[in-house]
Amino acid sequence: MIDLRLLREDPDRVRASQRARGEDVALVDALLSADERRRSSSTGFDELRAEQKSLGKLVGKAQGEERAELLKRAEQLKAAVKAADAEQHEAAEEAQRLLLQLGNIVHPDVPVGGEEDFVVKEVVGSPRDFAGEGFEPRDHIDLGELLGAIDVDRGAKVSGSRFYYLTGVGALLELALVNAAVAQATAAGFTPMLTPTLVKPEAMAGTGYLGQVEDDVYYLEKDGLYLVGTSEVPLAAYHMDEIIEASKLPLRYAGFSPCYRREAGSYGKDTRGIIRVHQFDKVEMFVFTRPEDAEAEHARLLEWEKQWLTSLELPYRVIELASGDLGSSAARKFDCEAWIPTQGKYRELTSTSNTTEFQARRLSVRLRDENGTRPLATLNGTLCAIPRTIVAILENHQQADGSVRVPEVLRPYLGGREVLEPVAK
RNA sequence: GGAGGCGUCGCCUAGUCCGGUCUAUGGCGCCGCACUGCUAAUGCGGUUUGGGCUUUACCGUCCAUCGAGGGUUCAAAUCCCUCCGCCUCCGCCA
Repeated sequence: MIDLRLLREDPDRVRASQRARGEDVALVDALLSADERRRSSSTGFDELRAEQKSLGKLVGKAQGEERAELLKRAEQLKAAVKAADAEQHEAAEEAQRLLLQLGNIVHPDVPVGGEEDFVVKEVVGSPRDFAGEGFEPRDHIDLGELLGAIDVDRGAKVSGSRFYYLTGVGALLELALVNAAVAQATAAGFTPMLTPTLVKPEAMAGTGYLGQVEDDVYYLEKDGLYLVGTSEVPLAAYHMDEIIEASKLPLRYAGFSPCYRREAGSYGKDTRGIIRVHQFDKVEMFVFTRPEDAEAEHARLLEWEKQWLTSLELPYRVIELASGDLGSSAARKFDCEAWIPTQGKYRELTSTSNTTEFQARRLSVRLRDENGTRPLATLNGTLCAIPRTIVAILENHQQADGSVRVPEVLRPYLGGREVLEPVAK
């Protein structure tokens, strides 16, 4: 959520942000009047309550007739205080309800527009010329089958569409990727974390995933728990309701966990293979920092993502997403997209968002410095989303005979193996 | 799943039986000041969090906050109910 004070002082800025997101601008005025009501009802309650308290003290001391007189007055106050309290609660809840619907303030440099209006910031490496090398590249499904690495048929048999097994070298490849990614993160000063994947509604809502993307979230009704779509959720909520000494910041965590996504509304998209699946593992970077350091940290997260993709020897590009494609928590977002040869296009592999104080306000995570307490900033970035990374590695590093060259960074984690060879059927 | 115990403003803790003097006690830690060759010790003061008003800083002031939410009462840390968390024991499972 944003700061109500900002809304009061500069509502035009909030309106402009909502407009850029393609979201409801009228919400701003509804919120302004709800806030007005909240403050006046709070004042009303405070005054009545103060009177009740001082009267109560007099009652305690008074005797006889004086006491009876005071009791009569106090009795009348009782109802008024109760009504004012109810009004105050209602007004506060209404303001809060509206406030939670408001997206984060879009960063001024973000290109305005929808999904197609992203800006390419950088292109790293170049796609291989398979025609020049004299063979037609196989897609990751064919390669996965040849290598005995991916089994989508049995994934569908056991769990349904968009599920899969990683088998043999496929399973080893995931473990190697996870180890290499965690090693990079640890070297950069991140604390490795294994997180819960079932979380309470507060954690889910606090991170901003119960708004327009709620349909994409698995929910266990019997237990009132949500399955997380990313370890960003348990990492963000890790410090929920805490005040952190500013001297301890930044706190950098590298979470590894399964991620669950219903992929509602994506019927027909990426139905083949493991590009878009209901369950996958991911190494995620998450940072708590001072608001004034957030932009620099965002740049660092992007650099770590680039370092990772470069070490995997993949051709990729960096794009900045447009305002309409940000998601409610993000003020600004960059994606790294790797080249997928058989699709002839770049596909998202990693994504990093600056969520400024938006999540911290919702989760009540604050910092304390010499000037007191205030919300801090949170940021997140993918280090390695396993299935898509496997797709990119198999397709980009394949050789004419169906074998796949192992990028050097992974070899220590694959027993020194330099090539993944097709297995006999 | 069953039984019992506990939850107080960073940590520990008094208060809860018997409602008003709680504007929540004391210690530790921390911050400031004083004193002091240095350090230490000592003394004095401060130290939950959130919201409102005062210009949104300072200062001041009011309200809320004793795990959370309801209730009883003129008045609740204190009495009643529901829920949550932690601990112990029993059962079941690993």
